Amino acid sequence: MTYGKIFTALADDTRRSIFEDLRETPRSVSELAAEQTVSRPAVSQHLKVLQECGLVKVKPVGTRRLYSIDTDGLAMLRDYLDSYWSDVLDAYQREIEKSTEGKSSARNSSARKR
Amino acid sequence: MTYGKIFTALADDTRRSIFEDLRETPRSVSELAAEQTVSRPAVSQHLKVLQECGLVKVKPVGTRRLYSIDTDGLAMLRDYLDSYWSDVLDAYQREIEKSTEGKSSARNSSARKR
DNA sequence: CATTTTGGTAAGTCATGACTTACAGTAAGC
DNA sequence: GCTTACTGTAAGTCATGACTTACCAAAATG
Repeated sequence: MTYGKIFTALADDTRRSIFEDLRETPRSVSELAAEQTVSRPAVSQHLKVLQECGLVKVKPVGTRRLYSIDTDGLAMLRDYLDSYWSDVLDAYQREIEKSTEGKSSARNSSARKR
Repeated sequence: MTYGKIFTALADDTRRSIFEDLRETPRSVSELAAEQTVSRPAVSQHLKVLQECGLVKVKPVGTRRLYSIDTDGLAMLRDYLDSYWSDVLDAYQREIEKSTEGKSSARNSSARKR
């Protein structure tokens, strides 16, 4: 259920663009807005959404507010995907073994480099 | 850009529920619809969306159509996240080192078990 | 303290998309 | 061939949410 908010947040092009602007370094709202085609209030609204699902966090500095990536949201997303991979690979490995009964030798296609 | 379609697909609760029903084994449209609260045509429409972004694939069997997870979409999502993690962790590690200059010893918080 | 900079919020508009029911097509069973 | 599953598509409705402009609050700056 909480995954839904994260996926929804990253589904919007503008919002994902803002999020990606924070890859390198924290930025203020105005700085972020300068990179976008939409108005500054729009960026503010997007940041609110990103913050509410743990993808972004704020730190007030004077009159400015520095936004940065919150790894909590990314971690949730990563865990969701990881569990998916193991489930799917397990299940489909069984399907494959069932349908290729006795053929050649097993290929380990589930290996993941890192 | 193509990430957007994947995130959009998984943003919808019903669609994500359908997608998760395919974790264990391929299923027909009717089977999937039986698990959902919405109508069968709605499920068909959702499957179309999931298919268009590489999250699901079909295999006709008689009059039925067996849907199953397409790992292509999952792989794209995984790669997106992975690149994000490395970028973010690198960048923010530098920020941390800059602001905690000379304090105690470095903690390796970026380790990832697998 | 007045002004400026910065940014969040309110209200209203408009497009998108998640449903529904009705319909059309294709493969199996008799 | 005719009927019976099983499914995709068309058309229309309705809620959501991504924008806009206008406004308000708070910290720096002179």
